[in-house]
Amino acid sequence: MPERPYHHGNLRRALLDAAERTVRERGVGELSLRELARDVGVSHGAPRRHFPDRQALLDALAQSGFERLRTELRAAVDGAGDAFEPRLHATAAAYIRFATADPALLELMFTVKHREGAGDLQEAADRTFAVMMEVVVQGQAEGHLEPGDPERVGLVLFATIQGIAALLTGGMVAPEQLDELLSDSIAHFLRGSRAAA
Amino acid sequence: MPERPYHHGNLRRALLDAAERTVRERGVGELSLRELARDVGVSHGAPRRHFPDRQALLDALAQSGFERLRTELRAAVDGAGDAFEPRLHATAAAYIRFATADPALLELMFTVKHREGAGDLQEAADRTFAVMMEVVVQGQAEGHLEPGDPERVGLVLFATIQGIAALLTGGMVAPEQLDELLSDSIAHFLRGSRAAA
DNA sequence: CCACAATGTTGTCAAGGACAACTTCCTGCG
DNA sequence: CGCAGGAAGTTGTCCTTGACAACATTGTGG
Repeated sequence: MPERPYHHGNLRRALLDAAERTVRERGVGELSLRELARDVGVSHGAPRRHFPDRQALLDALAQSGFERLRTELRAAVDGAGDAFEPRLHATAAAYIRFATADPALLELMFTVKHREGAGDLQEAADRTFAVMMEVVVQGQAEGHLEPGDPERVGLVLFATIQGIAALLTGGMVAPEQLDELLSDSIAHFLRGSRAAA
Repeated sequence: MPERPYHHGNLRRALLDAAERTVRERGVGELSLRELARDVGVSHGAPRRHFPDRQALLDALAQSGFERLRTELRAAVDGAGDAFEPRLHATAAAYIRFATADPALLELMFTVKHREGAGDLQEAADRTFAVMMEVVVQGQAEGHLEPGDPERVGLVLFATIQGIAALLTGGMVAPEQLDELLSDSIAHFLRGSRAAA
């Protein structure tokens, strides 16, 4: 039962977890590799084996963020029955839940995604948004949404959802108002879609 | 004609301008007080007279960002004639123009706004959004938007606009697609509103 | 069982933020 | 005037951090 084995076992994961926590609580700007190393009980040079530099850590953080978001969206879709509207609502709510629980992480995910050489990240992001697109396609198939390129319809929807999240994390809307705003927005969106369909 | 007068004249403004430039080109994370001082031709201790610490500089940047955004929105509204729809379109476009020309600044503005002790910032933000609310109120008065609390209607609208901006700066939408997406979204929004009005 | 790769550690450098002591300039007031 | 006091800048220092290199430890496949 070594008090501190030379090899940590899974330092990479431990660093990412600690980093995610710091980002959530104090923002990306406060993230320090050395402090992370201290938190995890390892020397200041150790993280370098897993993340060549700070940016690499941030990239990995974004990557794991997309993966987590994807599984949460997946769970929301799958847990909301087969009907379109409940699914749409559940998916939007799940996205917003993630966005408000971890605003700095989401921001990081977007910031980092469209840097060049972020192929892996782009893929992870695509896989994530594919979950939302499924719902859009279903909506079109069932005639709740206007037909045509799902991308185009999806963007309008996604803009709305992302915007709601931004209002929340920007403090322009109190969490208590969320349900109302989300329902308003979805109803609004569907009215706009049906009129065109 | 002093080559370098001891007193700069308007160091505060100069620092803010240089900072805004750096933020635009390299992001908030890259902003260094010392580098700023060098850029402006002043010693590393000088900025402290105007900004006690880095955060104070960021706060001031956000503040001046809100002021600039407000004048741009104002100009858009005033320059778009009296009819509601063109006004709405012009306002949204102006917001999005700002958001995409200076994504990091906008992000900073929102991040910093809902920190405690940001009363001044909150006010500046309110003044900015008041411009958009004017347009909403007009839309309601003329029957283009559903009646009721303008805040509530405005939020749905603003969420959409902010969301479009997020999609652009997140690289999910190419600038060429902007016009189409914006028109789609506004049309969509108005259809949803009229159906309820 | 041992060479080699993977993982950690220690030491160092340069850069930046915060702070204090000191200097230069300007302004108002006698 | 002229000079006291404050505003604006400068210099020097401390501490933290990111990046890097040289070295130490461990675990593993031949």
